[in-house]
Amino acid sequence: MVLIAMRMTRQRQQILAVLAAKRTHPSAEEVLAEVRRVLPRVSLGSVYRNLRLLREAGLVREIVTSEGRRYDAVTSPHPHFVCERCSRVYDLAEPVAAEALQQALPEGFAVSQIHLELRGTCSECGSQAS
Amino acid sequence: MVLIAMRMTRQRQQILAVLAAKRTHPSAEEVLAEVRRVLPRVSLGSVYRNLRLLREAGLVREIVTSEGRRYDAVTSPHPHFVCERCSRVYDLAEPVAAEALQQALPEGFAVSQIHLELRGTCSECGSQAS
DNA sequence: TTTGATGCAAAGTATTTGCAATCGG
DNA sequence: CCGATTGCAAATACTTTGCATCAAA
Repeated sequence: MVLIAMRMTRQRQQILAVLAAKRTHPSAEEVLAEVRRVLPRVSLGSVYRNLRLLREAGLVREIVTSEGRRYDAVTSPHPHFVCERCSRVYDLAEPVAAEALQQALPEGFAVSQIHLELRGTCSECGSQAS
Repeated sequence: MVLIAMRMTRQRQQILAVLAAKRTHPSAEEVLAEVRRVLPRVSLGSVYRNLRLLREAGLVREIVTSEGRRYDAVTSPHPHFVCERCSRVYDLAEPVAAEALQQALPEGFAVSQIHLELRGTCSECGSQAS
């Protein structure tokens, strides 16, 4: 268990609330917009600072996609689906045998995280070609 | 088969040569440095332009990691291992059943690409904790 | 009260783009 | 030749940081 000295400011509280409520994996800008509905004076800098701190504390997960960085209230490790049309990020159930992947690695490699990202077209956008 | 009108300029040729030779998944800056050993006047803009065009033509693969974008001469789809200490990107053999993952998706989702990225510590960096 | 956190603006990175000159086919 | 491509520099993101002020505990 890791203890981190962190004041529960209203900004931080609200950022966590936004991530817990929105399950759409918002970008930093989107988090800012949501937080500002409650705390209109919040700055983008504070959002970035807090997202970083919360990530380092393990309370938030950062997902790097071709569309930029997205944030997720951490629940359990799970893969994502990124829609190439609307850029939405969906959570998927965990179909990957993490242990099997570890087995597949060469000697001397240790896995700490697995990022599985599927890309394609989501059901909202229709699965037909453009 | 997709045909793309693309002149084989010396810059483009050299970028492809660099990616084919270096199997270390260089960043755009690293590609620039390598290309300049042969063509000293190449600009960073041209490297970015070409990497994008070559990616769109399917000749180059772009890998987005927390450490930034890396480029790979496309061979076959394969997962990567990113070392969290030295940032090296390794190719892994394909242990993932792509079809199985497609099966696991909800109705209406179509997969076009799979990005599997393992993160951890590589054998060069030793697998002990820091 | 103490010190971490904030808002703001400026500074960094990373990537893209406008344009006249150049070069490949 | 003609138009795609280049080098260069300026323009855009996107993210981090310095600093005086503010507020959580």
